[in-house]
Order: sequence, then C-alpha cells, then structure tokens
Amino acid sequence: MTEPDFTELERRADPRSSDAPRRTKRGEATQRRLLEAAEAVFAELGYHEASIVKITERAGIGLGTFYLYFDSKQTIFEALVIDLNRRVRHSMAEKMHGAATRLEAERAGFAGFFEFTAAHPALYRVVREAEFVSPEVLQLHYTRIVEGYVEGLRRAQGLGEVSDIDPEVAAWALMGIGELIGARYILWERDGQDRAPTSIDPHVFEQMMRFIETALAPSGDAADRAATERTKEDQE
Amino acid sequence: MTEPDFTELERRADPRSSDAPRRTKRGEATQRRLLEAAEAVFAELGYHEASIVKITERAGIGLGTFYLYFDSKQTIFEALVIDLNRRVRHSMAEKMHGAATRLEAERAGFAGFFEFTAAHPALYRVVREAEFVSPEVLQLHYTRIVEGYVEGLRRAQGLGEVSDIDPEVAAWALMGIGELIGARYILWERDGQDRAPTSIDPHVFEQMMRFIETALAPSGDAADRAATERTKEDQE
DNA sequence: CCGTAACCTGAATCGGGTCTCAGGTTGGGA
DNA sequence: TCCCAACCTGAGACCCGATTCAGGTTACGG
Repeated sequence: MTEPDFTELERRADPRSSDAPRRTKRGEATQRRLLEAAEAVFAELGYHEASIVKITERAGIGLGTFYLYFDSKQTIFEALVIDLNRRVRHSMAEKMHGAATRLEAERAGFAGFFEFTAAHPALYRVVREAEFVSPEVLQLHYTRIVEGYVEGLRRAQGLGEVSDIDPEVAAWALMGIGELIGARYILWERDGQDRAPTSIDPHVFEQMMRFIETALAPSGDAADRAATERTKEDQE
Repeated sequence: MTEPDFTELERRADPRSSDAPRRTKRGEATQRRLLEAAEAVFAELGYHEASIVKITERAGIGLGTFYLYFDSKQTIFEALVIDLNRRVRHSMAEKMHGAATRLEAERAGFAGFFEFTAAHPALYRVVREAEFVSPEVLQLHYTRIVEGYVEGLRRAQGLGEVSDIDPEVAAWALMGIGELIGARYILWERDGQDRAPTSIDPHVFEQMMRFIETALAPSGDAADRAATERTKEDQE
C-alpha cells in the first residue's frame, strides 16, 4: 500500500514548469485565460472532442501561444483536474468547518460535495474522465479526499462516535456512495428531466445520510441509541 | 423518475440491425470475431486509442468488412458494453443463487462482482469508460443492476431482514461502494504493486461487508432480534 | 524614442483516423 | 458444374488534430 509520489505529477502539471522564464503581467494573464478556456471546453465537450484550437479560440489567443504555456493537451488537462480537486475539497471543508460531531461533519461534507457537483456538473464530469485520460491524476484526486476522511474518522473513533471499522475502507466506501449518488441524482437529472438540478433531492439526501450514519454508528446499544436520537434533533 | 427507454439503444447496438440480410455461418463467425477483437482492443487501449483498423487487424479481417456488421466504432462499443453488462450480472446472479438471507445474497453478489472485476480488470474499465463514450448505455448498465438490487431489497424488507430505507437510494449507494472499492483495491493494485490481484484483499472485503451489513440492518431492537432468529430458521 | 527580451502568431507539416467503393472471392443450391 | 447472392477487400478520398517554426508585435528600462 505504498502511496505513490505525486510531486513529479504536480510539477509537470504546474504551468510555470515550462522552461521559458515567465515574469510579466501579460504572461500571467494569458496563462490564466488558457486555463479558464480549457475548463469551459473540457467541461462542454469532454477530453477527446476538445482540441487545442478550440481552447485557444475560446481564450482569444493564437494557436502557437498555447505551447509557450503548456506542453500538451494532456498537461493542461492535468493542471485543470488538480485545480478542481482543490476546489471540491475547499467546498467540502468549508461546509464541514464548525460541525460538532463527526456525523454532522459527514453530513456537511457530503452537502458540500453535492453542492459543488450541482453547481458545476460538467466540471465534475471532467474529474471522472481523468480515470481514462490520466489515471495518476485521478488517484491523486481520490487519495487527497480519502486522506481527509481517514483522519476525521480516526478522530471520531477516538471519541466513540464511530465504530471501529477500518477507516480507510470506510472512507473509500463513503466516496463511492457520494460519487454514484451524485452521478445518478445530480448529473443524470439534467438530461431529459424538467426540473433544473440546482441541488440534490432532499429525500435522496436524507436516505443516503441515514444509510451512512447507520453504517458508521458504534455497535454498542447505548451508543447506538444516542446516535439515533441525535439524528432526529439535527434537522437544521 | 421516468425510466428512459432503452429499446432503441439496444436495437442500435444489436449487430444484426445492419440493413443487409445476414444468414450464413460465415457471416455469424465474422461478426463474433469482430466483437471479440473489439473487446480485446478496447480493454487494452481504451476507447480513443482504439481504432477500427486495430480491431479488424486483430480479428484478421479486412477493414471494409467492419462496416458490413457495425455502423461505427461507437456502435460496436455499445454492443460490447451491453454484452459485458449481461456477463457481470450473470456472475453476480450465479453467486447469489441459493443464498438464504438478503445479507448473504448481498455478500455473494459483491463477491461475484469483484470476481468479475478481478478476472477481467480491463473489461470493467471499458464499462466505466462508457460514461464518456455513450452515457445512455452506461445508464442502461447501472439501471439493470440497480433493478435487481431494488427487487431483492424490497423482498428482504418484507421479511424484516433489512431496514425500511428507500431501496432505490440504498441500491445506488451499494453500487457506488462496489464500484469504488473495486476500482481502488482491484484495478489500482495491478500497476506498480507486487501481488497479482486475482481477487480482492479479504480484510477489505470483510470491512466493506461489515459497513454494508450495518447500514442495512433493521433499526428497531425487536425487529433486529427477529431478523437474527429468522436467519437461523430460513435455510430453505 | 530606441533596443531587446518577452511575448504572440497561424500557415504548414505530419500523422493518423473514419468511411467508401469498385471490384474480387466464396460456397451452397439447382 | 455453374451461378449468384452473400461475403470480403484495402487503396484512396477525405477530414481533423497536435505540434513546429520562422517571423511579427509589444512594452519597458535606459
């Protein structure tokens, strides 16, 4: 279970890694415009339908200029996924901040995740597509999120709020639930359905949280009952 | 929650749908060789690195012949995913057959799923890639599996073996767990690691099943005890 | 207002893909 | 044996995309 080393990957995806020096405001702005255009184009078309030409056109920049800032289509894609990872985790962390118990934090974290997915559905599809474009960068994405979970679960276990399940396995299970529920009830809804999926169906969210809370609850009866009561109260 | 109509999709992916009549043994054999070659090539290279030329070369068949049997690369890909869906569900159903309780069936079903994924890792990646190649056909894949789950969960709820959680939400959560645990502990292991992932790590499997079993367990104490007893009796 | 480093450009090159088509081959029924 | 419907073929027409490169533009320090 040796964790892969992602530093090389991040260096490669860092736009500043291109050998040419880059100093002026103008250069920085161009770079930023390329990344923003890439975000829009990848989100709209997917990796393979996207092209450098489309990205540079959208950025309002000459084709050749692209190669002053990124080595290839793959490189800019990786940079984008790393950026999105940061943003998803930020959305989750922001929501989780201030939660009193682990279960509350769990609930808040999922809410943050779904909020991001609902706000940027196409963007989250980009992250999922990384599995086929650059498996390494997807592993980085998942690993980073799981790390946060594992730490939180360990702490909660210390406080007796969560059963003694293997936190790593539990963390991957939780991610899996979030991914597929998000895919099914947020991403799929956009096509064909009437209502705009600005967020997840509350019923689905409640049922999912119940599933998760039950799964994580400490096994003992006393602790069990405490958790059940808490669930009722916390209907913020 | 109107279910999409997949019949058109299946017709399109059915190799026999090409307008030309197809009768003889020879034609059937060619068609089968193309599908088998496509399976190998898509599994090895992914959708976009794959090409018609590579598929026909592998099949030992002329390039032009391909178009007598399939309309496009997309069409043969869809046919392949539908076929894989059938095989995954078969692997799961076979294992689940004869399980006395829902929890046993759950366990057996997951074992079947992981067995398939471990036996054909690349093939299962093909299914996941369908999300970007043909979202429709992936929806068909997931929907079919979820249908089975929902039915099983409903029956188990009738017997008091499973809590009264919304079975559809639970089914998607279960799929999500299986997908990501499978991806993490079977597919990722192949690269870089020493041990061959002929199957999933037993510790991980046990922890995951504990997570799932806890999540699905009936909530009330009485129901809980009843279910426990029932488990002993109902060894039909 | 000049020089130069940084920046920008898009036509051209190159590689590789899909799909067509005009014609060749096969095999089973009469 | 012969015929013809079914089957097979791969060179070529066509398209599209990544990447390069020779040369143009910008802006800032002096």
